Amino acid sequence: MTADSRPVRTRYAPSPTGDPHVGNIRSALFSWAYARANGGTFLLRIEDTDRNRLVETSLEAIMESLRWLGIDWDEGPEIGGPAAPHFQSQRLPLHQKAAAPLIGKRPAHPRPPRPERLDQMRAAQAAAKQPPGYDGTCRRLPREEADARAGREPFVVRFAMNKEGQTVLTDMVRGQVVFENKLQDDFVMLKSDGYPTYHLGVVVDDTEMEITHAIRGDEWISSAPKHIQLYEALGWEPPVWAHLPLILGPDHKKLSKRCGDTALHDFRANGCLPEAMINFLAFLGWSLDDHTSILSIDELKQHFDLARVVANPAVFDIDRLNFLNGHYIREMEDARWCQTITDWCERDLPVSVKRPIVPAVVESVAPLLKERTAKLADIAPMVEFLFSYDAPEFPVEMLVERVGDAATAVRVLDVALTSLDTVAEADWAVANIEAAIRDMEGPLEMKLRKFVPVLYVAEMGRPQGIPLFDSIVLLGRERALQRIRTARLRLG
RNA sequence: GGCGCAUUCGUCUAGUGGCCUAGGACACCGCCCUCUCAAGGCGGAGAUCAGGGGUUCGAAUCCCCUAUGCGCUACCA
Repeated sequence: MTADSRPVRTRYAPSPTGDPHVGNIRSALFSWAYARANGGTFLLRIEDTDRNRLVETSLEAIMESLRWLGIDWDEGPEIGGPAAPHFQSQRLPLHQKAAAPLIGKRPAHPRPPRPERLDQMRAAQAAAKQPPGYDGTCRRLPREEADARAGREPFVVRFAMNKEGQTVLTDMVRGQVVFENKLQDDFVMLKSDGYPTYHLGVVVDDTEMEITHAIRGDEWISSAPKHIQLYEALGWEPPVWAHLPLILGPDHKKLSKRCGDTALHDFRANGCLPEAMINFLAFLGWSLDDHTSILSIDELKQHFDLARVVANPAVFDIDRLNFLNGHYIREMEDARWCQTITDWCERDLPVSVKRPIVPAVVESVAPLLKERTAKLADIAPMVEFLFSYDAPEFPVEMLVERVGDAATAVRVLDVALTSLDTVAEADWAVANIEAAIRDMEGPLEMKLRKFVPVLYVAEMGRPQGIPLFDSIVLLGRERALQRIRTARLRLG
């Protein structure tokens, strides 16, 4: 039974060496979505065989990122499953057992050529403009001598690649890719510490876990011949391959830890919504049709198809992410939006602001905030002025900037004070405030739009934000008037 | 250096030989709306389909060459 006729099983197999970035997670998303779209199973496997690069917090970061996005795994850490364990480091017997028969008919290389020797060899190859690769010295060693040396020295086990002919990869994204076997390298499959390298690890574990579709980043395509030949040597059925296009940073280079803050948790910390991230990632290398650009996670689960994955790398476009985030904020239902505002206020507002955040205030700003928020981290600065008696601090020049000179600003504040003072406490509502402020046009001989920035600054400490009339109502008569007096005082 | 992959508006993409004088979205610009900022509505600009050769009545779509970009080239994944 070939891989494409069995029930679909896909996996995401990160190595726990740091926080996952959007590139890794996009691979997870596509694997997951493909399984979901085909009624298959999605598993999470942790490839922790590089004991030197392990990062303690990484496993939790990976799982937390997936959970946040709603990418649920059917088998894996914390869930278990028939193919457990899901940590590669706990599967060593499986890897060694698989490698054993290979050592019989294909020579083990008993001693690691000393690192210096390998370095020299590579330097010489580069200088001679020859293809790089292990020179196979130990491959020619007689079996007895190899075994003897293995008994007393540390050693690695390399896989003896077939050097004749070609290895052909059939890939769902790229079609057929042909590799010349004579250029292939005898790669290490078991390291001297007994752990498998990635190459042995994936092949053994994907097989054991009955993975039908190996979906991974394009950086792996050069290694595909190694894996294909391993499957052949082991007599195992390979999965269907799909190499996803890389995601490039703004510098058009492959995303990495050092290239921008593309760690998923940074986006979350800045107030990105999971549905925006999913929607964004889904269209990096894939499309539904010729016109859809907004897609829910449920629609993705239903319609995702590897056949529509494109082959060319995609540049990460932060503008689009922000747009999508704003879109999903505007679509959010009110209760959740209020809760979101509360959460982010609790998190971001100065410690001087009393907790818990007053629900009534949140409810009244919520609609005003909705269409003005692109990232959730924008929320607190916009509403901070509502939570203190005095306006947040601001430079005095800000009062003057939009009207030209201090004298004009003073006049605006004076007239505002008089005008607003005529509105009684009981009448303190948007319509009356608006009327009072519009009435200022006469005495000031200025258009509303011209003088209004002064009042924004006086009330909110910033020249723009949620609407003025509403803000003044929310502040209440006393605070609103007091802030105008304070601003007036600051202008001398 | 070797090998591999890729190349359609600034960006993500639609496109699988005639529906393409190339469609959508973000970004950009303008107008409308408007108490600021947004959001929203309407409109605009933006791609000789990397370049050059073929094949064909006809090519963004098929073939070849070139260029450029990226990836890999570890006892890392």
